[in-house]
Amino acid sequence: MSTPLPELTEAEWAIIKAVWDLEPCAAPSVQEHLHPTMNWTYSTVRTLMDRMVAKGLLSAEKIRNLTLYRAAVTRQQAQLGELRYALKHAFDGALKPMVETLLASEKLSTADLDELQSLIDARRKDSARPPKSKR
Amino acid sequence: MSTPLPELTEAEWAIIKAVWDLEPCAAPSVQEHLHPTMNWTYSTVRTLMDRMVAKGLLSAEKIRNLTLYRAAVTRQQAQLGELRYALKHAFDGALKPMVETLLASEKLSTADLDELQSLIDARRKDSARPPKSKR
DNA sequence: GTGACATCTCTACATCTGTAGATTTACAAC
DNA sequence: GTTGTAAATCTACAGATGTAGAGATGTCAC
Repeated sequence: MSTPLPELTEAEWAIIKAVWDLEPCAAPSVQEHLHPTMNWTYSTVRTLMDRMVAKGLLSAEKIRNLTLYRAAVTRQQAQLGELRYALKHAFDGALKPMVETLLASEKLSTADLDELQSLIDARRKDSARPPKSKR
Repeated sequence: MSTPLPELTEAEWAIIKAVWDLEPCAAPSVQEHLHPTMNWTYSTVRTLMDRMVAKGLLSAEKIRNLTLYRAAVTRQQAQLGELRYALKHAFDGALKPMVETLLASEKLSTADLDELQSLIDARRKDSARPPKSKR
């Protein structure tokens, strides 16, 4: 069992996205990268990143006086964590109402619907043929 | 623009679900209702509820020495708030990857897929016929 | 080795969140 | 009116989060 799926705060999302883009990377790069959007000082970014290391969201490797950071969770894991949180709390684990709400609330083009359609079709095929080597 | 969609913490989800079930209701009822699951004392529940009133998640009405609480956001709004948070941060607003991840990660029966299927079909019909009265 | 600059470390502080004890107040029953 | 009980108020505190300044340290260029 993997680490339980993570839940990220808004600030953490901003950081980890930058890290995904830049890794391996040092804190100053991340700060610069985010500066236009977030306007955070180096200290702020650094503090956030170190706390994220403590939480296991990032990993840090010290090279001379440089600290290189990397993401310790994949985008998939982080995304899933967020979805699970919503699914569990807002929808009591029921997937269908969740998708239903999603479909009802978002503006979708016919093309979007087609895409969703094919996702479902693909899924259907998958479960028809029991997966040989998965993961 | 309605109040921006709310984001609830885990504790707040527990409370508001109880309130949706019981409203209008007093804090002690909520405490009892949640006691089996959460094991919170009256003080805890009360503090949470009053903070939620301050945030506009609940409303309170004082009747003699009784405080009656009601939900100030609907289940829909709260659900949507959660979804939007995930959509915005984890998926940068892109719905399709979100649904994709959802479909990929959850165990779905063929029946589930059928239901999703019909949700999409329904949706498709909606957008096929150009809406007369637009909201 | 002296500066200039990059980077890091430490410390701080306000706010929010989870949790709850202690004290007071209101009411109902005798 | 005294007492018991339900409900409320007040206060507190630890940990998480957002935010950042001040000072220390390493490094390269002369």
